[in-house]
Amino acid sequence: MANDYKDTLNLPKTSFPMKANLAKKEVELLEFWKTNNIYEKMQKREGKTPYILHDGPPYANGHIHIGHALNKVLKDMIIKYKAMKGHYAPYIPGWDCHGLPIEHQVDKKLGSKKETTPVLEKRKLCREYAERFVSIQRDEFKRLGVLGDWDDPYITMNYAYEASIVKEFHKFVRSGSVYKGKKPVHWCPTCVTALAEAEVEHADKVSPSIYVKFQIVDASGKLEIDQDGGTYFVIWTTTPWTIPANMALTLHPEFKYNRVKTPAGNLIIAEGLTRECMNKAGFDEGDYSVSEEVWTGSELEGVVCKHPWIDREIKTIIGEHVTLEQGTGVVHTAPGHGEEDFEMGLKYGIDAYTPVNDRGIFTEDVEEFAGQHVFKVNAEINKKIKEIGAMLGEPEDISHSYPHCWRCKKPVIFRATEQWFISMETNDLRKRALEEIRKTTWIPKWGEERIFGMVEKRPDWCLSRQRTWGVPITLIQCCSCKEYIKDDAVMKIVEDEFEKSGADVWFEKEAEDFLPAGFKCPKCGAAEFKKEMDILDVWFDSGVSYAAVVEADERMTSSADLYLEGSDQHRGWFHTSLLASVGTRGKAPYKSVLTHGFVMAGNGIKMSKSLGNVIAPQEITKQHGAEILRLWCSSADYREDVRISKEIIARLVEAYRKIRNTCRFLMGNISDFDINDASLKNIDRESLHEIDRLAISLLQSLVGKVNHSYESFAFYEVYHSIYKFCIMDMSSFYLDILKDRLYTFKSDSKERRDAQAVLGNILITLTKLIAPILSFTAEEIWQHIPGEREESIFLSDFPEVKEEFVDRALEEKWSSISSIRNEVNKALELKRQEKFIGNALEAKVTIFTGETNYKLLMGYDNYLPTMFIVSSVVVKEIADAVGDGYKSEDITDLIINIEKADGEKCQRCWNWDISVGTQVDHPELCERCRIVIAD
RNA sequence: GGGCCUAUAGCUCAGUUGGUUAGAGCGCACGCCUGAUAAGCGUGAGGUCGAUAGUUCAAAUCUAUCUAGGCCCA
Repeated sequence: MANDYKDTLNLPKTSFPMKANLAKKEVELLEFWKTNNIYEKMQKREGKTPYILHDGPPYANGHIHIGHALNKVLKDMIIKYKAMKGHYAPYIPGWDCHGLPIEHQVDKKLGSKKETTPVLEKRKLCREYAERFVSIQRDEFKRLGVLGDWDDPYITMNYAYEASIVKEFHKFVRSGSVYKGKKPVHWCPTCVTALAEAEVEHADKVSPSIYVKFQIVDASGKLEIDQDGGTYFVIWTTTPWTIPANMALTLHPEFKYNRVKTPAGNLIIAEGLTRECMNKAGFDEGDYSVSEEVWTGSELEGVVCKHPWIDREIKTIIGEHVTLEQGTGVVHTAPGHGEEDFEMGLKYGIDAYTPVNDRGIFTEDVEEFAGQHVFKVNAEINKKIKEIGAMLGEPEDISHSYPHCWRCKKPVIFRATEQWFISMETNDLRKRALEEIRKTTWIPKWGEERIFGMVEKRPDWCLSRQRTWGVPITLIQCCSCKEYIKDDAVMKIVEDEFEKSGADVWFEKEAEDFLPAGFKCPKCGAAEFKKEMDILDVWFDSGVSYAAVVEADERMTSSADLYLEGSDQHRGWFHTSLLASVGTRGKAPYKSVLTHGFVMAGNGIKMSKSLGNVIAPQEITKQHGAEILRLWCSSADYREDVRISKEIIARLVEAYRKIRNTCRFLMGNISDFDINDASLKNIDRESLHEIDRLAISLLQSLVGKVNHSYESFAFYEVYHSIYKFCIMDMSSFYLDILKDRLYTFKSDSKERRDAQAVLGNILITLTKLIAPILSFTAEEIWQHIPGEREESIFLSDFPEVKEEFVDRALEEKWSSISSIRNEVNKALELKRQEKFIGNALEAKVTIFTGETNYKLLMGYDNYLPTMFIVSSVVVKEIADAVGDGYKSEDITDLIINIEKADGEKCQRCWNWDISVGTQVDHPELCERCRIVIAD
């Protein structure tokens, strides 16, 4: 008849489901946030301190991947936390829409028509393509529960944004930082176009390998030169056609160089490469001898040689990029045909001489070979070098990796072309940017060194791209004197036109349309002009978002507190935003910069299609819900690379259930309680049972810890603290102990009501603490808690520590009790293994212990059975210990005896008690229960 | 090849200024309960602290080198 009494218990009751069914529930909650304009309501500005997190725009191409999800969820957690803390924290998402990858996708679709498609038509297709992915990604981000102004994001191809780009570019033009210079780029002579790095494929190619002598004409006293046989530096190359463009010889500053006496003269070659070089030259041992003289590269700097056949002075210079892997340790340097060579040229002020036109044909500059294609002229050049005796040995065909055009698959060349740059030195851009880096807070700290090093060493910012899809470099050139117009009135017209009609206007109208009527070149007075047709580097687009969004958008205030992106953006957005802002505003666009690592597969290796270890956010959302993905974002220390795998997800699903069930249990036990009484204002701390005071104190400690962790963006600490609180402080301790009181006491007794007040307070507090992370679940719980309160959890205040409810001494005292409780559990477990008891309530516990613990435990004499969840506890001095009880290993002087509890099992509360059987009319009940049901 | 970074149980994280036998939770194993039940409770087994060398009375912690991995360059 036990079940008769079950109905007299106050068992948990709640409509909050144990099973989350997140995939479905989340969609409903998204709808709730949308229809009730929760995000908008969070953005009330009056009297609030702004907290501006400026969104870095993802590229509008493809679906979102797990890295995007991590980035957006981290931002969302910060926005929600800051808003709940009482800040005005708007979130305006953005997209980066111009640029090569989109243009390529469009080109691919156009196929053979791409050559004949007019520029404006292609730009329209690119715009449509970007629009489509903005829309797709927007839906995918929203699905993650990220709240923001999704209806009005910033989009770099919006007319207003395009106009902002031009305005910021003009600021650089006015300040004199923009100049036209040369830079070697990958160039496809077949397609007659510059290629971006991404358009270059590496494939094997056969090239002639040759060794060439450069005769020293003036050693500048660095070494003695043999007047008869001559003294030469020897270079090695696989691109003989670049020899006409040779401008210098580069030596490594620390390598050692020897003079080798050979039938072909005295040759200067790096130590260690002599034998191979001699071998290739056809000299056997004995044919040559290495002299004892040794110079480092540095010691040979500035030696003057002459070009093998062209009347040109060639000097030796010093570069760290020289290697001993192949060749002679002396590097043929043609600044017009190589990246490193070009940089050496910049350093030494050597011209990037490029006597090759856009079709790969030598210009008139190269007398003997003018009109010939560089790839077909190698043999002739080799013949020439041989004829004049400058070649060592014979040309030898070798196969090596060489860049090819990804469209026509033909080899490409490096060719210096005219490009627009922003100077790092004019107006002290580099110096000021470095100063601003020092003033910014970088989280983690190493980010500062990383970006500092990059800005310190970077070359001038190359702005031009020979492309179609982007914002044009809005400069107009005089056809007659080639001067570029830098007139304020002209810039203003251009800016206005862009504001009105977008960047397309540059391609729709003629140069004259952007000039005031009757405009004449200020320099030469001519009246014919043409437009610059290069477009701007897309990094300039996103780099000026500070001006286009943070400053210009009324939803923002004029400064950003935080930029938050992946660590690759030290080179990308953090970097270009800094240069753009320092160049035009003189200061960094951000106060602090937070970076996260990349998402790796479970074994720490990066995800790739070919390895088949890619985990898509859509997959997780579909299978487990976005909430699990959000929990994952919070659980890992994202300052370094984070991992995701099936196992990690499985662990998080478990953790989620635990947190959810803890909240469900709390909810179930306050179903008959007025939640308003759960406010700390209405709780009389002094009249509470000690364990209830402890629970509130533990909660306050959690609130303190969690606040601190959110402030430092350490979400994994939030996660661990909350999870641990649910498991250790609540589920296995407080809640387990409390069940007896909640279930068996009279429903409206003070003891039970007190417990409910504490549980209610814990529930509301905990729900708020998890809200920035487990947004869906927190809102769902919020809707299930009865009573009047804010419409959405995100409109409620974030919990602050109430110092008067913190009791460290109490926490410490109970920590000791807890250790004794653990020992009791061990003793019980031993008896359970022996099948002596099953449920711990079948046991009577006798504790023999020393003075300190004796006093401690005697203070709780009557409460000990409840605390240990056994039927009775007797505490005695250690000196009185009898029998073969369990002796604690961790606590000195602690012996625990387990016996069968006295009396019988009460059919209502399941405690064993001697009063069972003595109660009139209720022979199966203990006295306590009989009294409860009597009323 | 260069710059920056990471490495503690199967997983996620703690480990203060170097100081007893390196911690927690989850997972796993075993058991209890059946009044949080596709739940709850208990106990237990898991680690050469990436490797090596050094500094020190003492190193997960400091130094160097190496290995593996990541981001950005070349």
